[in-house]
Amino acid sequence: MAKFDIMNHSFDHHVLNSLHDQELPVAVPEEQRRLVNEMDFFSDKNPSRDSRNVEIKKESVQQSELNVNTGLNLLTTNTTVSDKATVDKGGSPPGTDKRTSNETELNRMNSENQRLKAMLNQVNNKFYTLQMHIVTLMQQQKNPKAESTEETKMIDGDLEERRRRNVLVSRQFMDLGQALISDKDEPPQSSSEGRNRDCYESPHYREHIPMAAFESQNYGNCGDHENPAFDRRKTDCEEREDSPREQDFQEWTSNKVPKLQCSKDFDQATTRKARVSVRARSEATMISDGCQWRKYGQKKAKGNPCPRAYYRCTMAVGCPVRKQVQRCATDQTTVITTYEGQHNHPLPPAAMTMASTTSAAASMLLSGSMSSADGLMNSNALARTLLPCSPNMATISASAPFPTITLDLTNSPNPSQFQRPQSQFHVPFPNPPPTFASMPQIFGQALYNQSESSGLESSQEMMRATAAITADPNFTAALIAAITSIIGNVQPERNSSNNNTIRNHSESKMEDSIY
DNA sequence: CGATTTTGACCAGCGC
DNA sequence: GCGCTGGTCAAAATCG
Repeated sequence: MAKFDIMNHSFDHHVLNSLHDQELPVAVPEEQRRLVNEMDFFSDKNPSRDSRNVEIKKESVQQSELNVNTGLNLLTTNTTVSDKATVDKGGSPPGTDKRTSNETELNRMNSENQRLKAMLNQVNNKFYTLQMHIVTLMQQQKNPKAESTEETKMIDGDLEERRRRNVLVSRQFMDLGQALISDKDEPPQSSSEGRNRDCYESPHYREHIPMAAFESQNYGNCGDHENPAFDRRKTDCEEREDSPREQDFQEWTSNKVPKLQCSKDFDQATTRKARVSVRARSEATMISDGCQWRKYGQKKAKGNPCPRAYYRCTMAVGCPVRKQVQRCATDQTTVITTYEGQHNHPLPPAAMTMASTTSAAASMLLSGSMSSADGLMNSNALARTLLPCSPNMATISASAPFPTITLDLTNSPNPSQFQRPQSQFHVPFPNPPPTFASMPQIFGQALYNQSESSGLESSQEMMRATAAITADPNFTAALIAAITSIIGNVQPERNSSNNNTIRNHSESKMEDSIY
């Protein structure tokens, strides 16, 4: 356990660093109009954050680390650029040429800044993936007795798989395409055992890894890839303008019902697209996830007096991501946001957390379904593994039309459940809330429990559940990031008024129409 | 005037 | 086959 604590120590540090990376003042274009009446879960301007000075200091520290690690002398703040520009301007003659030169220089530095920021994110992503890998390996070494068991063989297999996938995962900057991969265009698999691995290991799988945003370098482009998923998007992108409505509809329909035929029950369990639902208390219209959405419909759902609003991502043409926002019927202070699909474009840092969370959760959900010979695994068991301290925090529904994982953030875990002194954690954030520091422990404990807990030890199902989770390092990371962002930065009931201080027309209009 | 929202209509899936 | 429901479309309305 001590070993694991040590790992958690650094785990916390890097998870939080990773979180913090998303707060770096990247020059995200301001044209990404934000719905300011949203419950701003992932805002990088959250007023609840403590003093900016501390953050700046933290950035400096992290910057130093990064410079050491990468050898890059990154310009991580726009302030640096603008300061330099100011100095240049102040010391230069008022000539137009000089000003143009300064502006050119400023533009150049800005673009370089953006590029380096992207690299920084990528490096951190890779670093974190490796870190998770190490944690898992050490976990593996810690439980040698389990190595002879069949279940552990499966986990070993997953580790092997993950080793191979590490390269791939590290290439996935923003588009965590595993769910996409696993739920689309997979070759038929007759064997139910190990089919998940087979699917991942197959050349087909490797051929169809979604290209990372950095490889394409075509922000906003529909992509020029061999990946059928991208091809589909490309087609969608290119033909949207002139294709008949029927075809468009069928594209989306086929997207929703991918052809996946590993086996009959497998087919039933996985051909439906995974959804990630987030429940949170908020008086605001909807939570802010950093993405840009356009409302395309509203419908009154059965059994709920509150209408459901349908949004699609408009950050890139042809982005297949949709989300539904609806108030809970029983508790109208709760907003339920359901995400579906994978972004086919790079996301701003503020959007990465939620996107990664939903993507990884969907991936976990689908890989979990695939790894169970009985189809979908016991959802409650998986939820308990995910969040043993708060079994109601994550629930998985296999009975819904689409497999859905629900992250219930309306009740934060009880800090008293975690006896660990806070000083044991290296928390670079100022005044972290207790739950903030505890979150990584939740997952660490969940993984540790997989072999220690008597309740789980004998359960092959739980081993499968754990394997599914460990096979997806992104999930825990992203989930931690998202939940800690929310718990750490937002007190919905208290902050809702703050978040609502600025309202624009569309929000109030939408709020009026929905609520 | 372009972008976005609204809203009624349409379509597919599902259960009976 | 029929009705119900969820999801989407697209013309009209609205806004900045």
